[in-house]
Amino acid sequence: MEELKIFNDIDLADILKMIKCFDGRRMTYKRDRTILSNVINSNLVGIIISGSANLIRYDYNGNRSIIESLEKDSVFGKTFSYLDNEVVVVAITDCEVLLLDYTLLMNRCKKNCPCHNKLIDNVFELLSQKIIDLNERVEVLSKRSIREKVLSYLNIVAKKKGKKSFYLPLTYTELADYLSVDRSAMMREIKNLKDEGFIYSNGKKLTIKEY
Amino acid sequence: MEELKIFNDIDLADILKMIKCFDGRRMTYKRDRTILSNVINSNLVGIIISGSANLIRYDYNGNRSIIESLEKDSVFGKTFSYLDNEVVVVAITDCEVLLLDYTLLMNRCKKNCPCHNKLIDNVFELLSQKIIDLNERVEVLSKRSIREKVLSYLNIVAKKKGKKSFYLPLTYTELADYLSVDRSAMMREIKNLKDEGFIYSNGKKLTIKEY
DNA sequence: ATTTTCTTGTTGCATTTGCAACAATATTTA
DNA sequence: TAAATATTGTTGCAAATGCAACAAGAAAAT
Repeated sequence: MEELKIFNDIDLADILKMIKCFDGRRMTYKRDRTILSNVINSNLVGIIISGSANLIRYDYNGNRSIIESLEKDSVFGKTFSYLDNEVVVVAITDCEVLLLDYTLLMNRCKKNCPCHNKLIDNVFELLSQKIIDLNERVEVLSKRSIREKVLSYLNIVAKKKGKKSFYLPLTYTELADYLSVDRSAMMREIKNLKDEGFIYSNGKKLTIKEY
Repeated sequence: MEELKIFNDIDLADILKMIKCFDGRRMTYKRDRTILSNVINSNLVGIIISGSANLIRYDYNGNRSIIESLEKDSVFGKTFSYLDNEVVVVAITDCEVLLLDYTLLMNRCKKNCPCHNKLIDNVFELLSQKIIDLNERVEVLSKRSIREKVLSYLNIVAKKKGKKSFYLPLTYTELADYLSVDRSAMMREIKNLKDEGFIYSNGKKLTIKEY
């Protein structure tokens, strides 16, 4: 628990105290289980402890779009979501989640504990990170061709992993969803990129040659 | 100044005190002027007081993408930006901006003034709103055709304005940039939507018939 | 261990989109 | 007010993309 970013620089005693204070519950969910439905109307803040989940929206004609990929340290909930209907958080691997009460978390009591202030600062950091991630997604999506979307995405992954060679953190099917393009068209374009020598790939292992 | 969301529920005396405390400067910029270049390496937080600006990125082959449209109350700066190079904030109308020192703003001093806590809460609210806006943009961009992108965007605007009839808040050229599609292709699709009776439009005045 | 389900890899074809180019309006600047 | 600049509205055409469909391989479930 103490290795979660939200509890960065806070000692265990304070962490436990605050979890109690904010009505915290540590929950476990199996793969494909719904962690939180009706995200907008809940009064919860969730933090992923382990595993991964997706924030998913189903639009009027049943298409799913992955709004966000949530992993360890990701924060989700009420304020952090969405104007529209049908937003659901679904576990994509078995995962553990800490659920806190939003109101209790945000309103500092008269005691004004330093650890609470620190906690808020940490949440702030996490939100900033989320904004960066969303901007990243916007950058990728705003590329005008599949080729550019793929390259843009791969370069972001490479930058994060710190090397030009890595394993895709998503299945190709999920990647197509993330890029919001047709999967077969994406596969075709990845093949072109291979044939033209821009990337090397073997299954999910990828190497970027140049950009 | 006191009507800015960041100063919500804080009295003027405290506002002025804090602005001094955080090394605040109220700046004015003419249309098309650069408000902040090299956003990532600055240590500033900016709040738009009036007018509007764009957070713009120029990619390697010179295409501009509008990362964010900033209006009154929008927060921008360091943490709220971007991993990549060449991010610039540009005034799109004459505008006023409050610049604050990021470090001073975020680190509460020993005095632990209530107004400072409140200010942080307000920034938090604004960041949450920004996340919502970004998710909105992602929703629009993740639509697979120009038609759906346009409809999705128009419906969001209609929802915000609370009516099916409204004036486009962007030029068509800017809208094409926002949707990340070719302008002429977008115009053609808007014409199709008109011909098929989904929307009515006369210049920048638009009415959504159905969805 | 075997069936079932999901993912990957491919292709032909119809449709959509981007590009280039230009005229007609608006809007801004001098 | 005239000239300069930017936006809107259009089109033909080439290129990119989505769709449908299917086979092969991998992973999960029984």
